[in-house]
Amino acid sequence: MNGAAESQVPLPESAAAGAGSAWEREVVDFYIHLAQAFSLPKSVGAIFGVLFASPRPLSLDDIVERLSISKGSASSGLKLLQRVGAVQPTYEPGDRRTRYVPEMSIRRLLTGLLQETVTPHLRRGAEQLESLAPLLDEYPPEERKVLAARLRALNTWQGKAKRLLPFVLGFLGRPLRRAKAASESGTDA
Amino acid sequence: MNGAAESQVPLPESAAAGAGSAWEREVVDFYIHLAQAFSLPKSVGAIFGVLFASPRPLSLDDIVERLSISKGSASSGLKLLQRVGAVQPTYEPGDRRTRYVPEMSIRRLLTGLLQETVTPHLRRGAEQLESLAPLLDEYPPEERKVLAARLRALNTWQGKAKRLLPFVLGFLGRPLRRAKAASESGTDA
DNA sequence: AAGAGAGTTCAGAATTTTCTGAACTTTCTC
DNA sequence: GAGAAAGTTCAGAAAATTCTGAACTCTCTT
Repeated sequence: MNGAAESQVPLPESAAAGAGSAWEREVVDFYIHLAQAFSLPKSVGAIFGVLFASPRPLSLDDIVERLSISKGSASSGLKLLQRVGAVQPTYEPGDRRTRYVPEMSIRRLLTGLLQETVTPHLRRGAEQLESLAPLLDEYPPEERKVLAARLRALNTWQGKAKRLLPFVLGFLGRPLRRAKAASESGTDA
Repeated sequence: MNGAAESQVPLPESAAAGAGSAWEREVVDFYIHLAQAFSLPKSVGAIFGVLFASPRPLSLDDIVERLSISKGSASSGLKLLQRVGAVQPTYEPGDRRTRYVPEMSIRRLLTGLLQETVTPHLRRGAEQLESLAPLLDEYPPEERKVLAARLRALNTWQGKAKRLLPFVLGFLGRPLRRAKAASESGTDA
């Protein structure tokens, strides 16, 4: 695949714990499943996982190597993750390659994800609802009554959906009550 | 069967407003898009839409006819919708075919949907997390510190996710404050 | 008990999504 | 400026998902 290892250095990190470690495999596996719960491509979950599993930022080539995926996949996966704010690029002076760190705040993670996937669809729907009421005029009164109630329900849903996101984000922003102190240190916004 | 059905009645509803009406098309279109926001098959959205658009319960064959999809699609789509509680079968005495009505409570809709899609994945994740901590022993202290913090964050997320669903459902259960009275009538649980 | 109606199942077709690999752009180094 | 390193893009391949249609089961009717 890639023109690997010019020198004979076997592995870039401590052999037991670096790339390909059990820890890395498990974490990657975990995020692959999580990604599928959100119907995102497996590769996207894997990329986030490998970043999450690494104590140091990784470059695109690191990711390609560790996951054995193509540069194309890695590039577009990273682009998606950046767009939803799930990873951030870091630029170290004197290094040409961009390295990436995973976002650790669940609040920001969810915000970006929902913003990307659900919100645009909801927006579209809101406009459409306006134009629906007049179409009921064709129906006989009895049926129109039933359908008008449904249309009202639809508007109610729309209203609730709009208020739901801020509500959820508020919830995620608060610290867990009754959690052991250790669980909180600097891991969330 | 009831003797009325076999006669030569051209359409089961008033021609202008029944199957194929503008109202039906718009509603179906709306739910097709909504389905895609949840990454469900378009046909599933269309089936829910056609039920939502109809003032009376529809049978599998009604759906097949109005959406021009195969019986197989309709059958499995209905099955999925029933499983998540988005439609309910109705059995009228003296009629052999099952007819379906859409669920109108957004609370129940979302409960079922999340139960079906997200919850099993979260469950799976919880077990896996337990076994992760020991794998960090291989890492040098400096790196282990970073990764241990991430593992704690992961546990925090898990905890929040667990509490989030009931919280959301609570929100959806309450009536909208400051909404005009008309928006509320009997449309939600 | 034969036949019709209602609905399910599932193998393969059609469609959509995801991934690869090679060509390309841009930026840095010598 | 030539060459190399880093990263993007995109056409086509591969994989996954969804849909169809025909065969099948079950139940009710006569």
